[in-house]
Order: sequence, then C-alpha cells, then structure tokens
Amino acid sequence: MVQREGRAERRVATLSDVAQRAGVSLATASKALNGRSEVAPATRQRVIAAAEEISFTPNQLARSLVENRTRTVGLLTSDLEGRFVLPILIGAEDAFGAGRVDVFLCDARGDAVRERHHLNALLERRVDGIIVVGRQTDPRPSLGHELPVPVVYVYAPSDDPSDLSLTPDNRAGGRLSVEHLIACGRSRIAYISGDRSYVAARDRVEGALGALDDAGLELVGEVMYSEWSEHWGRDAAAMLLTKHPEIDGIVCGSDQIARGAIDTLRDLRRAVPDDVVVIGFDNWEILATNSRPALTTIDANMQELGRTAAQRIFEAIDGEVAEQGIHYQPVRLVIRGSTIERR
Amino acid sequence: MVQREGRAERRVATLSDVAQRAGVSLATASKALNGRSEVAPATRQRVIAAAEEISFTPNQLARSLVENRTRTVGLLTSDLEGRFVLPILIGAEDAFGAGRVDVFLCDARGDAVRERHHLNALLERRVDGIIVVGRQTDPRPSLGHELPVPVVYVYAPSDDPSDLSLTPDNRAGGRLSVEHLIACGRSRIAYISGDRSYVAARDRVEGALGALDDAGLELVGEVMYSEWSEHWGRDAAAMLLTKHPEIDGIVCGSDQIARGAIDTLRDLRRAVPDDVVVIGFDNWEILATNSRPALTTIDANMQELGRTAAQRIFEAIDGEVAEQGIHYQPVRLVIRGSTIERR
DNA sequence: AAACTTTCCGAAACGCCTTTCGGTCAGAGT
DNA sequence: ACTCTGACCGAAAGGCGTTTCGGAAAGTTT
Repeated sequence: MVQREGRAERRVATLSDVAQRAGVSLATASKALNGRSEVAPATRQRVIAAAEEISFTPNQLARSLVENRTRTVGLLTSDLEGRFVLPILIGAEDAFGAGRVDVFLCDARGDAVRERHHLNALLERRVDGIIVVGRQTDPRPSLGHELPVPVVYVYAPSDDPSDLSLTPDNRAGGRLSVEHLIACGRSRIAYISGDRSYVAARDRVEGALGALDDAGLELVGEVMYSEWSEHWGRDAAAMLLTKHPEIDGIVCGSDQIARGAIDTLRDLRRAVPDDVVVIGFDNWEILATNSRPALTTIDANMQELGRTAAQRIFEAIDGEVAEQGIHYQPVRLVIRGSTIERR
Repeated sequence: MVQREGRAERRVATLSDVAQRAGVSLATASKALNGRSEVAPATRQRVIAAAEEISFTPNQLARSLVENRTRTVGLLTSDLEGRFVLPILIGAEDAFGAGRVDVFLCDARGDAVRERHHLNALLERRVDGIIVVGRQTDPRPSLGHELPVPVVYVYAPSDDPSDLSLTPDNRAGGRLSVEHLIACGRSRIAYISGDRSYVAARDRVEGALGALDDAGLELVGEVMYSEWSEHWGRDAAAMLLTKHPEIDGIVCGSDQIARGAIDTLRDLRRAVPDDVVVIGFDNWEILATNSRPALTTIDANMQELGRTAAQRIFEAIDGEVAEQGIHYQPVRLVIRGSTIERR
C-alpha cells in the first residue's frame, strides 16, 4: 500500500490557503488576485505575494462553474495529416489569444463514432464554442442545431445551409492559376486534376476553364481526373505531353500532382519554367519548396481561415446574431520558380 | 439590445432538471445515471429517460471539481508541422481511450513564452498529466519538478535525468539502416546526414558506423553533414558519386535527404535500387511513398511512443512510483522499392 | 404482532471560486 | 463631539455534481 506517493500526491494550493497566508478572507483574496478595485494596494500586494509563495494556480474548473464559461474552444478535426488543421489551429489561437481563450484539439480521424465521442467530451467540458475542420472541401454532415454552443465549420462546409461554414474559394483559385499562366505568356494550357469526386477538384477546374474562356483560349486536351498523387501527376503529364507536345503550361489540382508533373518534364528534358510552366495548389510547403524548381502554387490561407473562424465564434459567444451559409474565403497566389524563370 | 439570442442562450440542462422531471432527488438522479447500485431499476429507467428527453449532458467541470480529476491530459507540443505530434496524439488517445480520458493539444510553436502560457492553461484546467512533445531529439529544458501532475517527455527528452523521457533509438535506427543495406548485398556505402548540431543526426551516424565496423566495412567517403533538405540530398549525392562512383548504397539521415539523393541518381542515370540502394529515415509517408521508387526508411514508431507515454501517465496517476531517465524506444525498418528490386 | 433486515431514497455537506451585500472603520465635514 | 461618506473587508450564497449518512418503507423472521 505504498500508493499515491511522489509528486502525484502534492496537494495543490487553493484560494483559501492564499487567504489564510495573507491574513485576509477568501473574498478579499479573490478580489485582490483578479484586479478588482475594492482592495487596498497594500492588501493586494500581500495577497499576491502569498499566492506566489505557495505557487497558487487558480482552479479554472471552479471559476468556469461560476462564470458559466470556460474560455476554451474545441477544435474538432478529421484531418489526420494535420496539413490543414495545424495552420487553422494557429490562426485560431492567434485570434483567441487576446481573449485568453485556449483551444482544445480533438482528432476524430474521419470516424463518425469518434467524432460523436469527442463532441460529447467537448460539450461535457462546456467549451464555449466548436470549430469543425474537415479534410476536404466536400460538404459534411452538420453536427445539428441542438447544440448549446456556437459552431463554425472550416474547410469542409456543413451540408446544412443554416450553419456557418468557411471554406476556401477553390473556383477563384482555379481562375487565379490560369490568369497567372496567361500573364506568364502561356496560351497552350493543360489541366491535371485530382479525384473528380471531390468538390474541390471540380471547382478548381471550373474556375480555370472560366478564366481560359474569358481570355478566349481553349484548354489543350481534356481535363485529366484521377487521384491526388505524385504518381498520377507523372503519368498524366506523360500522356498529355505525348499527345500534345505544344503544351506550354500545366495547371495542377494539387502540389503533389504538380511535383509529379515536374518530374516527368525533367525526364522528358522539357525545361521548367522556360519550356513549360507548372502551377500547383495548396502551398504544401514541404512539397512546394523542395521541388526543383520550387513550385508556384495557390495558398488557401488556412491560417486566415482559422482566425476568421475564431472571430465568428467570439461574435456568437458575445451574442451577436450568428451568420449563416457557406462563406468562400479568398485564396492567394504564391509565385516560385516553376512559373517565373530565375533572373 | 438584441443581444444573447439564438442558440448561444439555450440554457443547458442540469442534473436537478433531470431529477425534477423524473420526480426524484438530486442524489438519486446522480446515482441512477452513474450506475450505482442503490437505485431501483424502475427509478433508474425513469431518470435515464428524463435525462434523454432534455438531452442532459453532465457538467464535467462540477464532476471534476469533486472527483479531483479531470480525465484530461495535456499534450504540449512545439512541433508545428505536426509530423511527430499527430501520430503521438493518436497513440495516446488509443491508450487513454479505454479509460475515457481525453487529450488536450496545445501548440507552443517552439516559443518558450507560449509554452509557459499553455503549461499554465493546462495546470489551471487541472489536467491529470502532461505529455511534452519536442520537434527534434535534442534534450529540451525540463518543465521542472514543482508540477503537481506527472509529466512525460516524448521525442525530445528532458535535460533533467530525473524526468521520464521517451525518445526513439536513433542509434539503433542507424545500425538497422546499414545492416539492411548489407543484407541487400551492398558493401560500398556512403552516408548523407542532416544538420550535425542535431543529436539525432549524430546518433544515427554513430549507429551506422558501428554496424559498418561490425561487418568489417568502411564508409565510402566522409559522412556528409549539412541541412535536412532535399536540396542537400541532391547536392551531397552528386558530390559523393562524382568522387566515389563505386558507391552502391546510400544511407540518408532523413526521408527528405533520401528523396534528393534519389533525384540525383535518376539524373545520373543510376538505377535505384539496381545500381544504388537508398534508405531514408522517418517514414514520412507523403515523401516516402510518393518517391520513385518508394523509399525504404526507418520508422520511429511515434504512435507506439504516444501509447507508451499515455501508459506511463496512467501509472503515475494511479500512484505508481514514476520511472525516470531517457528510455530509448525501438524503431522499425520499413522496406520499400528503394532497396529491394521489384520482382 | 414485534423486531429486525434490506432496499431505496433524500437532505446536506463538499469541492473551489466569484460575487453580492452588509458591516466596520478611518477620516472628512459641520 | 457627531454624523456622514468612502474605502475596505468578510460572511454567505451560488454554480453543479458526488457522496455520505440517516430515515422511511417494505419485506422477513420468530
């Protein structure tokens, strides 16, 4: 029975310990530590000193119980790779940081059961709001309206239009890609997309075709759909260039695909960007910057998305009428060596 | 003054609501819902039904306050990319899952101030334990011993030997790499490492050199140290192969470096794995599986690390005497196309 | 029918902090 | 000397659930 020994046993200091040590009442100690005005400066100093001496850490549980808010927001994700969720987390933390709110990240791993479980865990802990992050931009099932806290969907929008969703404007991204290639003086442009079943794939294509149309150009060949992988990028590029050697620009549905395409171009001894320019999508740093040449791409501004989500949560907490619907957030062109020849 | 309307206002049901609805006392309701025995089955049913009807969610804050445990563990990371922390999170969640414990992830982004802040946030929320995840295997400053909760350091060990740290056995990994290459029939092996200032880099090299020594072989050329990037992999491989064309195997300090090396090999028309085999380190899926050929590499078993960390936390919570020191966890060889010729 | 169990339920204390509100006291005003 | 006004402090309630313990009701034994 030598259990519960060591640091695990150390009793944590409570506010009454502080009060006792400073020779004041509980109430006064609380007021002193929380910067309330009804405390004499000298008393306050004594309390603060006492608190420090016994390294008092206020119990947020008790505080939350009475304040009826936890200063905690749940981030519920299904994005195992963390490619989207981490920038979003960072953006949200930045936005919340000022309000001394912390973010509690749960990974549902794309599993509905686990998602339910985590949602429940968050609600039991009385988070003040929930940010739901999907791993693709296809609509996902709503968590429902019966929740007692505000919810914002990020990246993957909710399938319920009365929820608030923030998702990158893939259409604008596709458009931006083509416009950039045209600005680079290209006119024989091909498109290698990812999985056609993804809304993201179709939207990007749609934007790109729109921009081509506006410029009075036509796509070279068909839009190539398959999977979001380097392999597909390589294979598709090989097929395209065999059939249409005149291609001078390739828009890719993702950075992975773009890397594959660049790989093939090098094998075929077609210089990038001199002979053919390539543009990706996602600005997945590890891929985009290590490519040879580095990859021009579209950045979906995840961090900004996270920041905006946090602000919306804040507003909802503060009682403002919640916004609704899917909000398409601007994306941004990141220019690197695969479209602009090095000087 | 149309504030606080909509869902944000919905008052959440409390236990006394349930009790009232079921026509029993608070105490009985609590017992009924928590599966305690001193409740008649019929009464219990009534309470459960009532709870469901008003979708009662127990307030963990109140519960934690009285139970003096939160069933929450903090995961404090400085690994912005999430490459290490996510598998660790998954492993930890799996291990904790059974005990109905949830994990609260905070990202300090490698910033000591932010780390302090998050540590404080976790302590205020009275987490039952903390897992600290670094982004490299170099020792990191201890959080100190004055903490009222058990702490386990993962990946980056604590610089205080009386803390418990779990870190991958890089030395064994280096050894494993070379042994595998030798098993592939190679004897003229070179080594491209990463940043020499990293313990991980040096340990891996040390293991590799030990294995070579044991086999009576010598490294071809010097160990090449520079940065953990594809660029460096490309450049180093080019230098090595120019100077030592006889090389038939390259051990790389990371998957990024390995990808760069493979790139150069293809440019030089040296077949992988027929002419030269290449092995990486990390098993960073996105890089390793998309490489052409796919990359044989060393996996540091992050998920297992997370699981083990969770178990240690559990033990410490349950009062067992905490273990101490740095525990080197086994790594594992993942064989892919870059060392074994496809059949 | 009396005494005793057993079963089930409820009152109340408790955990830790915040906040309200009433009370004390020093100094100001007359 | 006496009232009044702030400034400061403390008792106590409250927030929500768990747990202890006493008590009522029902059933059992003799």
